[in-house]
Amino acid sequence: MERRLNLEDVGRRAGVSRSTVSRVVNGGHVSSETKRRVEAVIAETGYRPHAAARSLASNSTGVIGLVIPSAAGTLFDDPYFGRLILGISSATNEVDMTLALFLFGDGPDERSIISRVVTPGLVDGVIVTATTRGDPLIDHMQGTNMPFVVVGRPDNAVSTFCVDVDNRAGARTAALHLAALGRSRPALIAAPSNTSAGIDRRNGFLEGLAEAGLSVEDRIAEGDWSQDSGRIAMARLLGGQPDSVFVSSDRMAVGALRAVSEAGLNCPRDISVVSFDGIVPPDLTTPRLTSVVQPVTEVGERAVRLLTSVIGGASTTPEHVVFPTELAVRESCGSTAQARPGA
Amino acid sequence: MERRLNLEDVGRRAGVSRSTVSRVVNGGHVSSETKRRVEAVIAETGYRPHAAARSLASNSTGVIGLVIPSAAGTLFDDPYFGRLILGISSATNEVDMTLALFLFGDGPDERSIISRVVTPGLVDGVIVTATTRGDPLIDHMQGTNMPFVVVGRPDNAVSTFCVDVDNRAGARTAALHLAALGRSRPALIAAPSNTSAGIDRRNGFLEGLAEAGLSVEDRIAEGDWSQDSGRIAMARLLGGQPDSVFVSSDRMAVGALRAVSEAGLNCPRDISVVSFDGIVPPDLTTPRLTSVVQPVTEVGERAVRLLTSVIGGASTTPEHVVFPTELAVRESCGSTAQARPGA
DNA sequence: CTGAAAGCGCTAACAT
DNA sequence: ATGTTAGCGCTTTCAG
Repeated sequence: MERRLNLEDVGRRAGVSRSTVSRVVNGGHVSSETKRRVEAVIAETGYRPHAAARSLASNSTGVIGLVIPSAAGTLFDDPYFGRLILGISSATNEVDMTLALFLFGDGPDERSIISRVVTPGLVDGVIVTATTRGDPLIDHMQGTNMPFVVVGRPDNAVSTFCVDVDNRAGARTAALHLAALGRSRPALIAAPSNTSAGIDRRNGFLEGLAEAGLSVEDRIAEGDWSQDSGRIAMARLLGGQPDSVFVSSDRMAVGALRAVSEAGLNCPRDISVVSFDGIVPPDLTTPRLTSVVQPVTEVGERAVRLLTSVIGGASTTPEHVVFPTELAVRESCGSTAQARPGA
Repeated sequence: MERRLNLEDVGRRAGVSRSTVSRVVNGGHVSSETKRRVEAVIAETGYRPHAAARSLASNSTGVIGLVIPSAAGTLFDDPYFGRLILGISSATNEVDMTLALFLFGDGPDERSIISRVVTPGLVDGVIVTATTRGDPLIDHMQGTNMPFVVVGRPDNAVSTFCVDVDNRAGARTAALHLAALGRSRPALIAAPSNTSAGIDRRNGFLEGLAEAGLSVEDRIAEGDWSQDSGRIAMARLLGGQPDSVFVSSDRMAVGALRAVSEAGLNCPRDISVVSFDGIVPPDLTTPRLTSVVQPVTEVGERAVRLLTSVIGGASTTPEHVVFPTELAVRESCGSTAQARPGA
């Protein structure tokens, strides 16, 4: 197989030096005549610069890593990560960078993969998501000088760049909505309390309830994000005769809805449900789910933009971007109102 | 910020040359005494080899690309891709390689992304999936000397490495099962006919029907993989009074089930449904879906193993790996049998 | 505006 | 078993 073309070869064919070719490739200053000639050679030869060589010389790889720890099998059953990846991918495409995906469960090789992420000369920076409280990954990243931003709200948020949605405000809105509907025995299906989203949604909901003079008392359960955990939690909660429930994620809400109908009850008549995510297609459930919508794709895009600015040195002091959520009112809450902005 | 450590530095501290350090890092022959000393220095300094430098010198990057064209927003609503990525990711982790993800819709930048995939020195090889018939991507790949394997069955399969599931045999089994159940007015909700899976499942089903002396006549519709398209197709098909239907994917089947109940009919009593994928959690639907299960994760793992062997030059003549499927019998088909092997 | 030359950090002959 | 040397293909001063 014939040797790959390099800058030197292209230069020779165009009658210029390799530096000149490099300049036309990278948009340096070149006379328009030379430029034309060089570009012609590039077009006819199909020359493409060698990525590794370029990375080595320029000390920049053009790839950003996306790290998702504890990628349990169930991870991708939730549309959340797909959407996030879509947002991140489209943003990296836009800035002409490549996306490297680091998924790992907690096998024995976890450490080795973590260290692969910070291998010099592999990626320019990384986006970390789906971390849990006290996740060693973030501490580890802080110990390196690899630029990174986290999607979510890490423990020590003050010292890291991060982009998140306002889980707390969104959940508070849900509580207020339920209260406004006249429901007085609210229940809560929380998300794992070792995640920032789980904590914030729980606190926000309780806060909203308190403002309305309500309380969950013992009508509270915790799911693990899975649909089935939502069903189980709801089944248990039903014993407390709630007239409404805030479920911390759409997927768990689908399970909760199922538990409600399995118990022979009707949603929204007997029990009003509001969930969080706005990610399950409305028509998938009966009744259609009222949900606090979070802009997942935008979060992903923003994370990339923030990261590139950190990499470029433009952003230097830790910055937090927080996206607002929006309450999409549908039938499951028992309101007759149409979907409308909120929160 | 202090300069990064390189091989030379480590060598100096250990009192050896850089080649010796390189040897201990890469497992060459080194006396155990020197090896110990060098490893100590590496451990205490936290030295990590520079990926780009290594790629350049060794002409191998250690990253494999996963290309998913036409990554329409809906792509990730189907658990299929998540599972596939999981399988591919775990296999790349195992062989200590990195996964680069190339997702693209058909924006104007499609071409530029395609060409990024074959950038020299970026990835060692790529896995291509979700292609459609006549997809220019595969032709383009064949025009380069980038190793690649396709997940699915491309047009010109004879000249490419690929791994697929036996869609045809799986669909045939579904037909036979319906026939064995005594259903005589079968219907078909096909998947897009510009995909190999869509074509194979359709043909396999019709083939099985023919063997059983049955026919769909005009009870045939085509969906676009989405749940809603399944619902719409089913609603239309109901006019032909089918007593059974084979839906080419689980997600479309969920929609179909919905259409059945919206029409006031009962599944499986009035209509028996069998679908393909085995990817939707059984408890998500009522009744639970009888489905032809395909081993998505294994397909992903096998694809990277095949690719690495192509990259390594071990596999040189186009090879096709085809996984069998298995019919999981549940309630939606109206059989009382338990889940069992099939296909 | 263009060319020459010096690396980037590593691997891989080739010596010893 | 270990050191020496020559690149890998590119970017980037530095001259001119």
